[in-house]
Amino acid sequence: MPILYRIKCVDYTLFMAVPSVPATAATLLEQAMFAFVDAYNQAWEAAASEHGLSTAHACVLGRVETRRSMGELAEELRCDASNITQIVARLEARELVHREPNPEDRRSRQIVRTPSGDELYGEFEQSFEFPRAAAASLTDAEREQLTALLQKAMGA
Amino acid sequence: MPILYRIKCVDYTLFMAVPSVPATAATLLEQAMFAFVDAYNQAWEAAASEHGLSTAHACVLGRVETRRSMGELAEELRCDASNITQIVARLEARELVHREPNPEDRRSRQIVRTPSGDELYGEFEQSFEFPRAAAASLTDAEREQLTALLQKAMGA
DNA sequence: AGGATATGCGTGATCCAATCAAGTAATTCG
DNA sequence: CGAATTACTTGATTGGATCACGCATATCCT
Repeated sequence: MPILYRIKCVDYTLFMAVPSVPATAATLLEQAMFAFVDAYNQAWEAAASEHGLSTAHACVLGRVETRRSMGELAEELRCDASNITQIVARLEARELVHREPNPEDRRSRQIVRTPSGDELYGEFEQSFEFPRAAAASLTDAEREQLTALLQKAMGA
Repeated sequence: MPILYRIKCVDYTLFMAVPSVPATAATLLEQAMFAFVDAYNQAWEAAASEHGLSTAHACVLGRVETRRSMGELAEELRCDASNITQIVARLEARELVHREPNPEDRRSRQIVRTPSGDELYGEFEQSFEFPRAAAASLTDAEREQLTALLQKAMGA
């Protein structure tokens, strides 16, 4: 199973301000969390745009590494199906994906990446170095710690 | 100084897929990082929309807790100045912010929140619980660890 | 001082993403 | 078979983002 990166509108670069408060352990952590999320979002967006992809296009292109229907895409990406129609149409116009009929349900379409879509997406992935670089800058023990702490922080 | 949350287009909810790889410590960490960033982005967006704010509006509203010029906003939010013009105009129409002349430079405008902008933004902040909740679910020692690990992972 | 240049902001055009309402075709259910 | 449901598309509309351009004000330079 692929890891699925969420990008809901990472086109923006706007910010939210949180009031200044004394630098307790909790608020220092909140600052660090924001800085991390921000860096991650920015890296993701930059990698997409380097390859002429909008964040939306990069998301869809990533999803269709394995064959998917429009409806699956819409559900996974939490957006309206007609939005997917539009995005897939643009990707198809660039010959990055292909819309195939589904023999088992003729209402449905199977979306797959074309070879050139594979290639472009591969390059895009290469240039999205942030998570790899982040992991690489830690020791093995630290990686395990960070993984556990992130999960605990999310309430997992 | 406030913490400034980046939101560049957190309107989207699309995803990027990363190829499946053996579950090494590094890739488990990459999954956890993504899950965390995703949860953070989603929470941020949900909090904004609960209060009738787009992510863009919430960002700007947050920034103008202290008086700011259009140009400062554009720079901080890494977007075109004319985008700020548009967003501030909408916030002003809702009487959440106010555009004041700058006596020291008559080309420039000072943007400030109105009382009702303060109120709305306060409520919004309350409902953006994610970072607080995340911090709260850890012990003091874990908070310090996580802060340090995030900083190290970012290469700080 | 006074003209060239730079700065701060606004306007209009255009594009993309997102949603909604409505429609078509195919499937499923009774 | 007919009604309801599902899968997707189309068209309209909104908002965010950028760009090209323009206006007013400031600054810089002899």
